[in-house]
Amino acid sequence: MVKIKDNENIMPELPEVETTCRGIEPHIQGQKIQSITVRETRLRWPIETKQLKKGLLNQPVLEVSRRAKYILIHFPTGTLVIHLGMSGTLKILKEKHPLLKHDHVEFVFNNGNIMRFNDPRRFGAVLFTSNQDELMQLKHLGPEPLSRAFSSEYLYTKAKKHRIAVKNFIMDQKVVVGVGNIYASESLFLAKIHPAQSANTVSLTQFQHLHRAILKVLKAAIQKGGTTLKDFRHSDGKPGYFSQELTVYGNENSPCIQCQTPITMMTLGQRSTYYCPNCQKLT
DNA sequence: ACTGGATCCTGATCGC
DNA sequence: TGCGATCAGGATCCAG
Repeated sequence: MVKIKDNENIMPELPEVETTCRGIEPHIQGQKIQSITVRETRLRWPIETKQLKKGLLNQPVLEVSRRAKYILIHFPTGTLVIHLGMSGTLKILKEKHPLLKHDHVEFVFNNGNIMRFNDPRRFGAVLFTSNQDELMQLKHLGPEPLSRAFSSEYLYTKAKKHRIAVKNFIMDQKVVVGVGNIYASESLFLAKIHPAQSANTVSLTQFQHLHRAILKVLKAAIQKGGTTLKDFRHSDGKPGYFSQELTVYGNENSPCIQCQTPITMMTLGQRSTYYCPNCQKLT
């Protein structure tokens, strides 16, 4: 049984990133970066400290947005791109606090606010680009799940070329962004599709169910983040899901909420995958 | 053109 | 009690 502690140690999936964006924006918008301190450069990609300072010092934040699971902080000179990876957090402090272990990067704004990036596993990233459209990490991403470009027809057409398991298919960032391991299992359960079914054998009807399920799961989680958003100030922002709301993920051997059949765990693409063998049959 | 596997990392947990 | 082994996961990279 995988344990996901309520409201802590949250793995950032798209809704968590969305909540972080909304949480930090009001504290930094319009503010200029006064100083940047990089204490650890070894993240997913090495931090280029000089480039970061050259591009960002004394520049005002225009706005904060999100693309896939990347947080985009826009400046007149370019974009600060932050990925939380597996274990990253981005927090706003109103005053100086003692440094925590894994506080790798710190931005100080001219209103005194401090933005700290903390990431124990260092799967995250902090990048600066003067041209967002050219950034390798953003260039080949698929559509946003909450955009019109993401539809059942799109999935059906795209899947024709792919024989991989449908779960791996929807987790592929070139297919659609922001569907992580947890929400992939949850969505497939809602859509009653076996996670190992080959993507190219999934019918249009099944993709309609899956499309609807992904939206439902993501929107519910974003709303949940939204409800904790009012508490997102200083360092106490802890948006996220609660383990009791996950219907299959982490629930191996627990009865399916639909039919009481024990939930099964299998490995797909090196990732743990949970499903109900009765509700989700190969077709 | 696709696909599966290796890879980065630390903290929590487990077995001895 | 303490230690080493194992596992978890996002997303890219690479070989077949």
